[in-house]
Amino acid sequence: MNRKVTIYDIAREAGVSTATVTRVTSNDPRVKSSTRERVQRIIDAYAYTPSASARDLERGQSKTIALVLPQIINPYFTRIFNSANEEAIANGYSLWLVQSPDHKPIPRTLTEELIRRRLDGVLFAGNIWSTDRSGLSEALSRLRHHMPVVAICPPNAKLDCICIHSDLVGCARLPVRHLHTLGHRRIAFIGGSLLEGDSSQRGQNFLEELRALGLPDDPAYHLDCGYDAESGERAVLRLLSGLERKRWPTALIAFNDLVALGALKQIKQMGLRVPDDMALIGCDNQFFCPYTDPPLTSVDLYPEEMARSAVRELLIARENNASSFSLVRESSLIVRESCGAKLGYRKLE
Amino acid sequence: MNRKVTIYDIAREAGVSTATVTRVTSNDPRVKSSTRERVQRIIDAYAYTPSASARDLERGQSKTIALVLPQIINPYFTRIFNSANEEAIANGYSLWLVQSPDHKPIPRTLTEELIRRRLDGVLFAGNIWSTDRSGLSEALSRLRHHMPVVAICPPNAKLDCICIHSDLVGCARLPVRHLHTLGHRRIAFIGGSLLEGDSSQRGQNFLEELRALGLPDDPAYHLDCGYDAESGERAVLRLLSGLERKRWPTALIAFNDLVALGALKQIKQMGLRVPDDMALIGCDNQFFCPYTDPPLTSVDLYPEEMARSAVRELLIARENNASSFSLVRESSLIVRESCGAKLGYRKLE
DNA sequence: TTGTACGCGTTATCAG
DNA sequence: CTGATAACGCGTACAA
Repeated sequence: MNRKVTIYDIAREAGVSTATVTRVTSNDPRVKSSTRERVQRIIDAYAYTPSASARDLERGQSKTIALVLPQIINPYFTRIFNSANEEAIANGYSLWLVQSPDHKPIPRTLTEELIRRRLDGVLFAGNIWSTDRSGLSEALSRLRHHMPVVAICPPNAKLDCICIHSDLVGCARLPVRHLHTLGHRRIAFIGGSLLEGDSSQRGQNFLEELRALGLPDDPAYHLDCGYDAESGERAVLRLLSGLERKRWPTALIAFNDLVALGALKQIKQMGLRVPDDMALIGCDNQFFCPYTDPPLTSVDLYPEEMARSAVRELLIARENNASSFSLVRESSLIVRESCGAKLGYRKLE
Repeated sequence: MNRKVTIYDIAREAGVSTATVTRVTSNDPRVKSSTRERVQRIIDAYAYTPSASARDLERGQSKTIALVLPQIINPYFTRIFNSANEEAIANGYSLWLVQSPDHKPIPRTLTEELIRRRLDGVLFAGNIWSTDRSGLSEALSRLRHHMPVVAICPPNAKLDCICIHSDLVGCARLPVRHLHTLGHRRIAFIGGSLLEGDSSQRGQNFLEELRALGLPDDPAYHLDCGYDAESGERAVLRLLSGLERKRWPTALIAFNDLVALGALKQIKQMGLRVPDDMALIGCDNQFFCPYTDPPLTSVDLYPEEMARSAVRELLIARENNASSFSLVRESSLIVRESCGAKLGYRKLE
C-alpha cells in the first residue's frame, strides 16, 4: 500500500508531458510508436493505473448504473442482477447493487448517495409501488432530475418513469386456464397481496380470470401472505382450516415458487397428495422447481430478458428522455407434475 | 437531467465561500447557525448534492470495498453478499459486487478496475484457489500493493493475504460421525472436487475422517462433480451404476445442498427411499432444506459470520497490514429427516 | 507528433 | 466563525 503513483510521476520519468501519458493509456493513435513503448514501459514498471475518480470528475459521469432491489435472497432477484450486470458490462458500464427494503420508503440517504455518485441511471425492481411506501413519487422524480430511471414493475402513470413489466395477464391466465382445462373448478391463490403494491396486480388478474371462466371467486379462495416459503406453509394451513372439507379448493396457485415450496410441504403434511388431492402451480420457474417432489409446474416470467431490456432502455434514455411502458416477452407455463397434467390426471367434479 | 449545480453556485447564491458550504454539508460545528440556515436553504432550493468523485479525488479513497464472487446464483453466495453488505454499510462503506468466473484466471481488467477505482479493500469468496487459476498469486499481490485483501478460503500460505476460513474439519467430521453413530458403514461423498482448488479440502477431510473411524475409503465412494443440482443427479447415477448392489453406500454426503437436491431426486427416481435405503446429508443449510422431502439434514458453515468478520478484518487491515488465518466459528450439523436420526432410524449392517 | 495550461468539484490549510 | 487558495489526478482544447 504505497504512495499512489500519478500521471505526473510517469510523465516525468518518461520525459514526456502528461498529455502523452493519457494518449498512451487511452490508446490514442497520435503517438509515435517509439514514444508509446517507452511510456508504456514506465507505466508497467511503476504499475501505474489512472484514477477513476479523477476521470469521472473530468467527464462528469461515472459509467455506473445502480440496481435497487428490495432483497437478494429470493433467487428471482439474483437472476435479475446477473442479467442486468452482464448487459451493463457489455455496454461498458458497471452495475452497483443496492438494497432498499420492501414496504418502506426509499431512504433519503439512498437517493442522495445515487445522486452524489453521479450515476448514469437507476434500475428499480421488485414491488416498488407498495402503498406504504410514502414519498415514492417524490424520490423518483428527484432522481429523474439527475438520471434516467427505469422500473421493472406494472405500468403506472404515477411513477412517471420507464416501466418494463412482466406479462401480468398471462401470468395469471396461464395457470388458471390450465387448471380449468384439467377439470379444476375450485382454484385458490395464495401469497403476495391483493391490496398493496405491484404484487396486487397478480391477484387481481387471477380474480378476473376466474370470473371470465365463470368460476367461483370466493373471497376465501385468495389469501394474502408474504413472499417466502414459510408464508406458503402458513397460508395453506389458514386456507384449509378455514373451510369445510367439501369446499376445499382442488388446486392452488402460489404467488411465487418460494410460497409454493412452503405450500407443498404443508399440503403433504396434512396428508393430501399432490397433484391428486391438490394441484399446485408456482411462479418464476426457479432452479429448484425440477427438484421438488413432485416437480413444480411454474410460470416463467423471463426476468433475465426484462433486466436486459431495462438496462438497454436506461442507456438509450440518456438521450431521449421519456416515460413509457413496455412488455418484453409473454410469460409461459412450464408444465411439470405438480399440476397433474403430465400424469394425464383429470379432475372429476 | 439539468446542468449539475456545484458548490460554486451555492456559495455565490448564499454569499459565502465554498469552504463554508462544505462546512455546512459536512456538519462542521464551526458555522454560525444563522449562516448555516441560510446556506442550507439555498442547498435545498437548488437540490445541491456534492459530487462523490470530487470528494474521492480529494481524499484519495472511495469508501468502497469490493466483493469478488465466482457467481451469485448459489444462495450461499447471496448470504455472503448480504452480510458483507450490511457490515460495510454499518461502517460507512459501500460494497461493490463483482463476479469473476470460477476456474478461470482473474481477468487483468478486473484487478485494473479495482485499482483504478481506488477501492479500500477487496474481499474474495468462493473457490479462489483453484489450480487452473493461473496467475492468482500475481493478481493478489498486485492488488495487495494497493489495498488490503481478504479471502474467505482455506488457509493457504501461498495466497499471502488474510484468510477467513470455514470450519473445514467439522464440516467433514460432523456428518461422517453422525452417520457412523447411526450405524452406517459405507458412506460416499459426491460433488466438488478432490483434486482441485479450495473445495478439495472438504473431500480430503472426508477421507481422513473415514480412515479415523476405520471405515472403507473405497475410491469408488467419492465422486467429483460440479456444484449444482444437475451435478448431484448425475453423480448419484454414476456412483450407483458403477457398483454392484451389495456394495452400494448406505449414506451419501453431498458437497453442498444444491448437489444434495439433485441427489435426492435421483435417489428417489431409482426407487430408493430416503433415509431408509439411503441417508443423505448436505451442506450450507440453505433456505430450501426444511422444504425438501424428506427435509434435508445439512451442515451450517455460518457464511454470514464469516463475511461479517471478513469485512471487519478488511477495515482493520487498512492500518495493520499482515497476512493471517482465522476461523470464525465452528460449523454445526442441522439434523432434519434425510439422515434418519429424527426417525430413530438405525442402520443394521 | 507533442506540450502547455486550464477546468472538473471538493476538501483542507492557513490566515484573518 | 469565515474566506482565499492550493491541492487532488486526470482529460482536453489549443498551440506549437
